[in-house]
Amino acid sequence: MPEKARRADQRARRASSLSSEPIDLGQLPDLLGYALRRAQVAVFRDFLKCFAKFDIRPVQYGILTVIELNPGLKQQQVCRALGIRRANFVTLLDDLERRGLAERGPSATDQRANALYLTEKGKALMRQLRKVNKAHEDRIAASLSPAKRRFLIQLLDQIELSAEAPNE
Amino acid sequence: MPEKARRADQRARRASSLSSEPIDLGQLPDLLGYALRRAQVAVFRDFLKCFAKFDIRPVQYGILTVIELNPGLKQQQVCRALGIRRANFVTLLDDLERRGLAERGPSATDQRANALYLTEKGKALMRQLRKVNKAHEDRIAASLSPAKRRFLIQLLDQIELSAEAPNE
DNA sequence: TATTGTTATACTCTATAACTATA
DNA sequence: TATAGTTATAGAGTATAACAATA
Repeated sequence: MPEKARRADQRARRASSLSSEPIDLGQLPDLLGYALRRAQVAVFRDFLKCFAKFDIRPVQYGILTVIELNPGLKQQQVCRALGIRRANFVTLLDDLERRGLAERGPSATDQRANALYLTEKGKALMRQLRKVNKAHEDRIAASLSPAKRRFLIQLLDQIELSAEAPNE
Repeated sequence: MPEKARRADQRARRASSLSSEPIDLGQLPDLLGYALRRAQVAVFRDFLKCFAKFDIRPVQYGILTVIELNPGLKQQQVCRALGIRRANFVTLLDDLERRGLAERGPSATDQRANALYLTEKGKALMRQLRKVNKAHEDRIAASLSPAKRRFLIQLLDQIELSAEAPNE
């Protein structure tokens, strides 16, 4: 049945294409990385469309969420939690601060570190964003039962742990 | 049980961190986009490590596969099959051609188009890459039973179809 | 008019090295 | 010595606009 399902899937892809020629993707549709990549790109595309009028990207939503739930966190802690490099985080936070959504404050215990907080404007935006995210999440999970959706996330976590860990 | 599983997962993430403070990720671990992104990044990192000595990235493996299985295809057809923009494909193909792995030939039916083929060197490389890919795939799927792995891919395909389709 | 390949361009993501000021 | 934040930089992914040649 799995091989049969694969063929059916390939037929579906062909049918949705504008091309008249059938294109053989070989093993690609059976590879986890291929399926993961395509699904992730599709979901992010949907996310960007839903959040377009707020000019918020997935990584920004993640940062705002972590700062809101953990006020006073250091930049490095946010970076570790979300898998962002320290160097790349600076520009991301600069942007959120410039837009008046988040702010760097002094740390009580470490003069090198910044303590991060959401502004009132940032908290107000998050109340809106959570609703938008709910609509987005419901749409991309529309074809999945709640049980399947939870199972999918569980499988994805297993995959993440099986693969290689980053360096830093 | 799902809520319980989520908490256990968050504890696991904390334990693997170097930080002593527990960081609340809120709903993030329950979002498909978040889990998808993290899994995809981890899998690609593993892929890059496995293919490093061949200097092959996932998109290049996909292009070589499609050209090998469908000799004579036009650039636009490869682009549609793999979700690559025409403009971005030019540089990718330039590189493969410069390395002597693929080549642009004249199309018998359309003088605007290029017919794409693998060189003998490209075919020989693919014989090696398929073995490397098998090892890579086995590793990232090590924690999954064959049935779970197939089910995961099926769910990912559903997700892809539920999300928004691209413009072009 | 539409399509194919191409060039130019821009923005984001990912990554490394190196600097400064603190610890 | 090590860590926190920063700057500079580079490569890769993604995207749009516009052009010449051809359909």
